[in-house]
Amino acid sequence: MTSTQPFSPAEATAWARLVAVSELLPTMLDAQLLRDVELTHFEYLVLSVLAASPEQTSRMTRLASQTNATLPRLSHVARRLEQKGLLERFPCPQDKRATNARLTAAGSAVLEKAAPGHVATVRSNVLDALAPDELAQLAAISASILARLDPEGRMSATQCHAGLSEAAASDAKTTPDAAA
Amino acid sequence: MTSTQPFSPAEATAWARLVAVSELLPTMLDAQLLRDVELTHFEYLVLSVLAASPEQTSRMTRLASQTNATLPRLSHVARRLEQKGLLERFPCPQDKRATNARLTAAGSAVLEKAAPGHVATVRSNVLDALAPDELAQLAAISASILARLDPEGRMSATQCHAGLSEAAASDAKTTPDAAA
DNA sequence: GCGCATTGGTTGTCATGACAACCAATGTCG
DNA sequence: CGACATTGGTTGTCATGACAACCAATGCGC
Repeated sequence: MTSTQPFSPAEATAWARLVAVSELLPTMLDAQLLRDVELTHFEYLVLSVLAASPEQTSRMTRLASQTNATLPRLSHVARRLEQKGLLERFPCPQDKRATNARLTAAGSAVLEKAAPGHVATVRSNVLDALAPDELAQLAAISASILARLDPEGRMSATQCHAGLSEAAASDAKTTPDAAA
Repeated sequence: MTSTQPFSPAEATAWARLVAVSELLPTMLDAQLLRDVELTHFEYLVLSVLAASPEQTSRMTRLASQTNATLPRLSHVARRLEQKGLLERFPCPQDKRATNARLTAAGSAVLEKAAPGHVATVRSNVLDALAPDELAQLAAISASILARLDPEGRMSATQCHAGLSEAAASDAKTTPDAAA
């Protein structure tokens, strides 16, 4: 059973640093993207995931999972992005309860414009700081923590970061979730 | 020089998981503390750092550094905590520009009440998921990333997490920062 | 084919974070 | 000692996240 005893020095150190990282990292990501393309990191993530989806389209619920977000949060953000013309929403033909979100041409353009700066920021602030074996350790450790934070795996953090890995931005010409 | 080429699969995986963790972790911490003691994780951190400070007192600027926060942010939070009676602010005698924040008895009480649940949450969601060597890896990796995110080391994340490690909550009877 | 629980989304309200503007006190240079 | 830059904090404004309430569509039981 989990104890409530104070942390050991090793635990306290690791925990304090992790807290600091998860405080500073989102701030830095938001700052860079807001400065360069007036987009939140979360908004950027939403667009990225869409870009890597079949037909650049995804249902709100699935999109929420893939971006580690709640549905209300995604709904608000989708409205803003829609007002900016970066994505469009339309009812899902197969399930009239559902809504599909699709990336627009303008959205693709913004994404292309934003990607280099974002990637550079991530590299210079995070990836470049790590040796190859540390990269693997980070992936493993994060996976273990995620298994606790999200036992059901609702948040598909296990998957690749859409639009950012080499494989993305290519084909993918199957139907969206018509079969769902 | 940092490249803007897309991430390799290994990079994309590690990055996606880190993003997911830094999205989900703060949410979980806030949820638990708000539910149990009506405190934000950041508020809890502020009180914890104060508890471990000499005379349970610290200057606003230093407190901001120790909690990875900007001064305006701390200022707002300090006001709220003061209204709740958990801390008090008073002008620093040595430097009339400066303000000292001091933990009140009520603040100590809340902290004591909150600590077990918070520690248990951190253990069950994070620390328990890691093997001893992973704990050390996490500390090292986080330190490397922090060195990039905060080159000047303004945020004292290197230090122990006040009030949570065994050493804290004890003596510390030197004067605050009178000598500063 | 009529209730009722469930799923899928949206909206409203409130609290919080970022950023800029501002004020007060200090130090410094001539 | 008088202008100016710097340090230390606070306040105002605006955008964003959490949570609860709500509505629409579906499916299930009988």
